[in-house]
Amino acid sequence: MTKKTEKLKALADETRLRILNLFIRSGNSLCVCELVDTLKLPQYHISKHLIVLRNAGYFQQVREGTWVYYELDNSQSENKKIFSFLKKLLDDEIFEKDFEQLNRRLILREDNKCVVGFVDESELLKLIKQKEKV
Amino acid sequence: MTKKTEKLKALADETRLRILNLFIRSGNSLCVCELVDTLKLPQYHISKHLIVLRNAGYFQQVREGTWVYYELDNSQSENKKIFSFLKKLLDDEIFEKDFEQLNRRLILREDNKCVVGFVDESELLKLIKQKEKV
DNA sequence: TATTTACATGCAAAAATCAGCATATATTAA
DNA sequence: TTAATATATGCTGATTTTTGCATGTAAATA
Repeated sequence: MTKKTEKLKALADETRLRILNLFIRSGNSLCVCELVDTLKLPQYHISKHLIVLRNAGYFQQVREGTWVYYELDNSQSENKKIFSFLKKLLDDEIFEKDFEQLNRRLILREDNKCVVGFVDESELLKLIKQKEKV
Repeated sequence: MTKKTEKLKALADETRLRILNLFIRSGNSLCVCELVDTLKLPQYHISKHLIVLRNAGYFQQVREGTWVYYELDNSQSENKKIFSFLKKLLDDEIFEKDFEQLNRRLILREDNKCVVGFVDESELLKLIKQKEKV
């Protein structure tokens, strides 16, 4: 099986497309807890899909303390083609909504770094309000 | 699951990529026996993959006598994006070789229509030589 | 050192996919 | 109407993928 087939196989899952969509739209490194809170799926679920994507060569991983950031690997020429393709393709409502939800979660960052762990929706609201006061 | 996820799932198989590659490179309608001879895979194998691709909305089917021609459906906007993406992506040797093999098989056409059924490699050579004489 | 937090992973069941074979269908031609 | 040809499909087992849960690991902090 060619490397490209492997790469396309990794795209054959809606959760993985939702994950890639977040990275492509935001252009940011994102940590696992931010993805979990955004997509509202179990942590092990997100982790496993991230590893599938990393094994297909889409991601690099950077650990910072207990946090692990994933970032798109733009050094591979096929990746560039695939990311710009997905950027055009993934315009459905679900992908837009996911991105909005991510942006709400990223409000909690400080110096563009994740400083909280897992937060559910009600806690997120609370923390955002606190931020606004300051 | 979104329609686009379904479409990407259909790309998660090397045989299906090889089939799409032939249509994208040739820009032609192709009949099942031409695909079978080109890819040298069992007829039921090709047929099943064609049906997966058709169900994902990539193909239209036209029957002409006992022959069934498949052709890319360019009316869907996602398809256009996907085909132009694949055209750039699928540049590996296997995809080039497949296309060369298809072109040899298409020599047997008359008025751009398939006029023979399944032919194996040795028969193909024979028929091509006959053509050259005429 | 013990505990907490973020993330990864081993295992088992469930689900989806794939390959192989036989056979069915549709059309043509004899 | 029978036979032949091109294509589709039903069924089976094999393989892969996905999910769910429990637990493991690494780093930070108390």
